[in-house]
Amino acid sequence: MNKPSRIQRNNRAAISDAAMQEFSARGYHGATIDAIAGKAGMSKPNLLYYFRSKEAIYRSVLEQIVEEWLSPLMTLDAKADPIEELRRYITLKMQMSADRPEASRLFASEIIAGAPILRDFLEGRLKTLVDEKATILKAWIAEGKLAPVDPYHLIFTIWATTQHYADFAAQIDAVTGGQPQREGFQSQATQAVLSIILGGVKPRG
Amino acid sequence: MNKPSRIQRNNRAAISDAAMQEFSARGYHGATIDAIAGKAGMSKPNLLYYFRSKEAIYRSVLEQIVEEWLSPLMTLDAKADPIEELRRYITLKMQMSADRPEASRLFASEIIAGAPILRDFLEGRLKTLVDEKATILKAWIAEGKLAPVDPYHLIFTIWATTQHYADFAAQIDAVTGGQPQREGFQSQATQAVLSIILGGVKPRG
DNA sequence: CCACCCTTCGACCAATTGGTCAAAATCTTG
DNA sequence: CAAGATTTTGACCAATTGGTCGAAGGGTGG
Repeated sequence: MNKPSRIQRNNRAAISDAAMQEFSARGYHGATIDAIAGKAGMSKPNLLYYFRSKEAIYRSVLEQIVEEWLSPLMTLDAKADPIEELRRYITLKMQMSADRPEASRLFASEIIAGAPILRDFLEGRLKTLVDEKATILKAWIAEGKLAPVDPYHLIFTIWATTQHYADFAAQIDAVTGGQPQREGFQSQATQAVLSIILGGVKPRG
Repeated sequence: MNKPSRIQRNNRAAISDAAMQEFSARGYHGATIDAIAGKAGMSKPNLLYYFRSKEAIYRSVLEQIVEEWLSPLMTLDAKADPIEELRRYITLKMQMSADRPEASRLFASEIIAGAPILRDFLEGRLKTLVDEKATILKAWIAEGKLAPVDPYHLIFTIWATTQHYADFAAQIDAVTGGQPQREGFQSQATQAVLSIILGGVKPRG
């Protein structure tokens, strides 16, 4: 296996970008190799020269997303201040939803479909990581630094809320009359989410 | 237009049920008329005798969902106790996620895809209703009965969190090692969500 | 029991689409 | 610059699938 040439890296990257958009907007079955190739600026057979099959592209894109997905949670630090750590984590996830909404939506589609490709990842690396961080949360609660809340449900609540701004962007856009386009919406949303969730986990005096 | 016969009602209902499952599990493009017809216990041409096209089935199923979707929010009562009203609303939405997860997932798929069919509904009836309820929330905040939180983001947070348990069931199942199957999971989840969100909106003494 | 209408379906069609192949074009390197 | 390797594509194939059609089956009122 030789190292990939510049042209290989470029083309694979272009295909990945195009595939992310197509899969995210139309779903696995709705996306076509032709459309992805077109968006990536090449012919269909040429795309299939770089990826064995449609499913291979899909797997490849999902793999990238999964890596981005894990990293923010990994940095949750047991030794730091609990509320500040959660604030940082929530802010980071809100940022990711704003910056790469298609990635979030593609991930969501895969899970909604029953995670046929990602099941192993979810039951393996992700579960391990969540178990680990749940232990940290439990310790914080035991020390009285967080209100007593099931740590798994707290994590789910954070995921749900932050990813909602990417996954349901169409709904938010419609209901607010296009607010997300306005300057400042992102930080307002983050403030509101922080206020609700952090308010809900701060220990009551 | 005559009133539908018993056989018409039965078949239409069977088709709707089957379509809900198929569309929810495989997405619009992944579902096939053949599979829906099979699950509904009839042949493809027979199904097309009851619904003009694939899209007609899809629209019909979405319409049903939309009605179920609106009703819980409509009952939010300005005269009742704010915290109790929110508790009731959240509990009801958690119940719906547990009872009809496929409906929630199908709705989510449609929104993720950019709401091509539901855009009018979102910008119309839903926006009107949300605006109305946001006004109630604002009044509660002005009276000091709720912490000062943007009412739209509060509603989004509730939707996000409650629907997450249906939409991301595969992920929750994998990460918790099958907890959702266990007796009591549903009420634990509801308790945790109530505790976080209500804790986050109770005015601080 | 007949005539009519509603229901059901086998056979078929056309369009889409994932994937193959061999040949042409382009690039790299000695 | 020549030779080999890499990249690109037009033409094509087979399977899937949304949808049509005409004929057969079945229930019902007269």
